[in-house]
Amino acid sequence: MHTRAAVIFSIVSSSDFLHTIFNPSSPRGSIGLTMPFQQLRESDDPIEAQFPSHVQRIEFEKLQLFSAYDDKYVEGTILMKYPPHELGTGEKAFKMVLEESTARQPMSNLSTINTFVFGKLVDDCEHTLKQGDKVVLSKFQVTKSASASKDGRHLLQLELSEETGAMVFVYAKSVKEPAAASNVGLPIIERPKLRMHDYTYVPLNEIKGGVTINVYGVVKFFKPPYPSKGTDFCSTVTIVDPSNARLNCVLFNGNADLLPKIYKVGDVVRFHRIKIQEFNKELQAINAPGFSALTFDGTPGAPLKPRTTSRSYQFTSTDQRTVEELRRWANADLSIHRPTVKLSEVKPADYFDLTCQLIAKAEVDRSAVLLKVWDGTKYPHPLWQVPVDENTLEGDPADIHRLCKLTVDVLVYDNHIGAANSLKVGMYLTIHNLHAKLATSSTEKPSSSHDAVPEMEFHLHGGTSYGRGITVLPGDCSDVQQLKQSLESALSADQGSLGDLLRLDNLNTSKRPSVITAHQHIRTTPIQEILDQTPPQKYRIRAKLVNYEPRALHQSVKLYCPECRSLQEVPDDDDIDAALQGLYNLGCMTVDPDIQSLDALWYKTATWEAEDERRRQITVHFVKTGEAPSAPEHSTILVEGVSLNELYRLSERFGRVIPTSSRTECLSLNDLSIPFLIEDRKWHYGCKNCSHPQPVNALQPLLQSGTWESSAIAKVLGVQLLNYVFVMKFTCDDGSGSLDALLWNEAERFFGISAADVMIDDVLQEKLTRIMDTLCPPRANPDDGHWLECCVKSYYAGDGSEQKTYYQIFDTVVAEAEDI
DNA sequence: GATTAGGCTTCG
Repeated sequence: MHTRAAVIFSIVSSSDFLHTIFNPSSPRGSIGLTMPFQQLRESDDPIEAQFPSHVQRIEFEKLQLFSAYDDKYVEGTILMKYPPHELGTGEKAFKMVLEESTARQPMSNLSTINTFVFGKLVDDCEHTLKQGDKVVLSKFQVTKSASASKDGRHLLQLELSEETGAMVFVYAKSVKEPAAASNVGLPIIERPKLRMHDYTYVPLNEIKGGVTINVYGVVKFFKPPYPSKGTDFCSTVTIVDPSNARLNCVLFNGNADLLPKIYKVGDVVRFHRIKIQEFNKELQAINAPGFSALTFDGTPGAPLKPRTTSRSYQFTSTDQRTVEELRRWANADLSIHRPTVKLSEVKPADYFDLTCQLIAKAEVDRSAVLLKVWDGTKYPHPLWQVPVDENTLEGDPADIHRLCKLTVDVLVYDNHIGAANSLKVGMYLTIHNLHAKLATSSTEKPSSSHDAVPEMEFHLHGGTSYGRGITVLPGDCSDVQQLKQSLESALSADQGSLGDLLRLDNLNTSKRPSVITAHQHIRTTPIQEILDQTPPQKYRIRAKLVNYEPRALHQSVKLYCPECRSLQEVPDDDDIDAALQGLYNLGCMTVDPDIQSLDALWYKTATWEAEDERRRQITVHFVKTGEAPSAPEHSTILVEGVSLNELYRLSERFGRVIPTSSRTECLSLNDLSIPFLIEDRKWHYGCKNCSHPQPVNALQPLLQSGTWESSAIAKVLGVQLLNYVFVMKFTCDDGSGSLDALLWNEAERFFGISAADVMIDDVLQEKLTRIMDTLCPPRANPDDGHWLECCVKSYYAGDGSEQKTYYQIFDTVVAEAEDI
């Protein structure tokens, strides 16, 4: 195999080298990773050129409710602009109609779209924007148009406020001010100033009907978002505040993500733009256009980090005080607090909220999904086990096995099936209003008919009464932090029995390649959780390898300098050939007879003419070793004037070949673009940055010591050896999420195969390919892949302003497979 | 301009 592919593409500083190899601007850096983020240029370019390249225009007709449009902008001409009006909240809003001049079907209802601008953004652009202006909008929110059936426009509408981080760009050519006239054709950027908008919040006891307002409150009751019978998701939330009033809120959105992210009773919410109306002689709230919600953990003193999908939001010191005050008030009020129930404390006939981790799931039939979950505590009495074919269980069999004593089977019915199906193994959940129920009739189960204690069943019944539903919790929320502690202590408490199981599992799988971490005692972390957290962190993951790059394995071998920590490509044959030819052209291949005689003390020299037309002279200096001449495969030769082919042939016959030249007054090494030593067919390179080549005479002391290892040769010749390393990108997926981790193997070995050996051994290359095919079967369903365990650390890297999160596999021993 | 749901336990 001609693996010596590619020129040196980069020698970079240690902190940046990992980043640089993924930088597509590097000539040879295309390992197939994502483009780095590009900054906005301050230039006279058209608007589209000012966005980072991944920000792209989206046509009106392609807008959808459920998508995030952070990386998209729309472009249109203002067809109509309505005067601004004041909402009950005191903020302004105005409506305009945009027409997409480039629409494919200009007359269709998709070519015009209603657009609403809220809050301080109104003041910023109300006077600048004119009918006929061409505008570009980004960071908008897409909601359903309430008037599409009447006005015949787009079924969706755009909403812009500082809460979406919205930006409005307008082409200046239609701006009439003289100052702007000189900038004809250039875009003026209108974006929200840093000026704060004064929001007012109405105490719940002062709420009146018919107005749109903002409120703060503590969640007294809620239904997590669920699909309504109409077209939207619905969430009902009852909030209370110290005024002792309560407000029922009915919130709809086509995108469940835009509904408040409430995890439990006691959470504090801030709603902007809810409309108060009367229903059943009571006031209720419904979300108004521009609705947005912030949700906070209700624990006093907890971080004031709101849960929201908004990119930006206003949150002042007054807001901070309000949240903290509500937290304190609610915590003193027992009626708001609900006790958390652990599995170990469950009583028959309880309805309770269970915060847990999903271990496995299976579709039982059309009306039920089985979830196997645990919370780290053990239910002390017999548990009902849902009979299910193990093959239909989604989840890691090893985990299912080893945690079987700690997991409970939950059956999820009817309208919750969709939510259950979208769950991924490893996720953290709260199952709201879970029903603990003793087995109905023991007569159906003869085996337990004499058992005094009937089995406990867990059901999430159909419907949404009492807030029944499933909430997925992010890894960083406080309840999950507590849960994780519980899970960890359960694991360590049960280590004896679990350890036995683990060992058994290892025996069963020892015939397959496995990736074993050096940190078996650390629990595994779901990938989604890792993605949610900020680096630097270290984790142990258990995931499937769904892809790796580069696919051509020889491309994964690089040269690494342990001194300056640079990484470079292995020179390919063409490069070496060219470098060798360059040496002849410099005319440095004529052997100086003086040097010959001078150095002849420690080597014998032979010269002959090559059979090419240039009558090139080839010189070989045979290094003398002791009295008896050693066999060629154990001897060292210094060669001059050789071609690449001759270098190959000589290196196959002689143990050590050192290419040299005598262009200077003493025999010396060549440029480090070619190997300085070929030892047992392994081509050794030196670092151009860190080497200080010495005359070849420096080898003489080795004659006495008799140590001819590559490291010793490198040392006396002043060469900093480059190590062969594997650099690969592993895409790991554990069901909860997927991450790209860099496998960078400083120890040079990977599945017991050294990177240096793989360069010269076809059998090893095939072996490695087979291993990778087993770990990540080509053309197979990703689910067929192999579970791996590895340690991953996250870190920030990047150039200057653009820092990105990267992941690297570390401390992971990649064990040799027995039968591969 | 306003459908969904408008808290209030399944029945497996």
